Amino acid sequence: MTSALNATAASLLGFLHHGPMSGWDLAATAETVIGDFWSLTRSQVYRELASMADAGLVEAGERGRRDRQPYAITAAGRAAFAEWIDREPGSETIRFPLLLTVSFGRHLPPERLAAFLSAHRAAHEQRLAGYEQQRSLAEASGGADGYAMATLDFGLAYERAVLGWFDRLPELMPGG
Amino acid sequence: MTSALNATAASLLGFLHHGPMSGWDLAATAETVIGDFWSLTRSQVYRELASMADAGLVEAGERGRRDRQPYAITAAGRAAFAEWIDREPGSETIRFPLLLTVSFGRHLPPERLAAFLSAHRAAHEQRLAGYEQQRSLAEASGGADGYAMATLDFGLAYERAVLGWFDRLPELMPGG
DNA sequence: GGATGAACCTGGCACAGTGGAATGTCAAGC
DNA sequence: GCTTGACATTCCACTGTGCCAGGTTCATCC
Repeated sequence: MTSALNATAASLLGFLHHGPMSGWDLAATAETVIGDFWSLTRSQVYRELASMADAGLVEAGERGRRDRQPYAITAAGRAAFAEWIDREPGSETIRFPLLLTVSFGRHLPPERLAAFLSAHRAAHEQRLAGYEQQRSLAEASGGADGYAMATLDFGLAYERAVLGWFDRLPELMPGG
Repeated sequence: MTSALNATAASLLGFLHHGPMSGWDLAATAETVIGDFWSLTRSQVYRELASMADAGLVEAGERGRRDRQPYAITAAGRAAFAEWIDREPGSETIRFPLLLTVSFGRHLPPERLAAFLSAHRAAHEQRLAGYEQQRSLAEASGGADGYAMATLDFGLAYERAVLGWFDRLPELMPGG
């Protein structure tokens, strides 16, 4: 009967374990905490909150400043979350437009493709630097959450793999 | 005016450069060629074909065996594809449910989490093996397409990074 | 040759997810 | 008081997903 929570809704419930939050705050929290491997938009947050409120998994509190509408998790919400996290997680999906471009690379002048690649490489370097800084901060502050470190380490490993791939590309591709 | 093709439609046009194909063939081709980094479903293929036919980017030919409906790319279609591939590709999105589970790992008994992790590790080993086999085949048959090798190499690098992450996890997580 | 079943091929439908536009609310500074 | 901009919510058009119904061809077995 607890109609199978989706991962986005479940994550919101996860964050609400820390106390009531508004849709805005939830969206911001999600962006920083799980945004690197689970994208969601504000629209989606509000929709999930509304439908979870209907289902009794969260409760809307009094509107505060600026129409801010806090939501609190209910007992039913905790139960639904517990049920969700106990289920086998599905496998990941990646959508990588740059690989499409590479895949159809024969239809593009090599310099153009090279320009795209170098722009993306720079962006990934940036992201790696960001992750490394996060890790330094976490290690310095000592109170490192192991679970957060695990996901952060995934980000590091991923970005390093991507950069390594960029570096091998010239040998793999025509016109390299 | 050529109303900004989406990546899925553009990919279909890309495949149609090789000659007329039916929706079925396009879906199958897409699955094997770009399926690892750009998912699409048959329904979507038929819908995009219909709308591209409306827009004059493809032309439906005579129905053949088994009601098979071939589509051919038109001059306008080639132009639209050229325009699409010349645009800066967006950045990738990853949706990784397992990382959500890890992220909320405190709400799960360690053995349960460990079980999920080992199941997923096995699946990734399988995928890596598959990619390695593909590469062997491509190298053996000699006629390796550089662009295809580049995307294949990405898959290899990604899976190796993921496996490495799995192996480091015990040191990173509580109860490891 | 008729029945059976499997693979092939197209399409419809309902619903979930996405991202950006539009709108509204409030605090702070000039 | 007026503007500016951050905060907060909602709407909408489009894209993506999964499931299913229906028709076609082919091989196989009796």
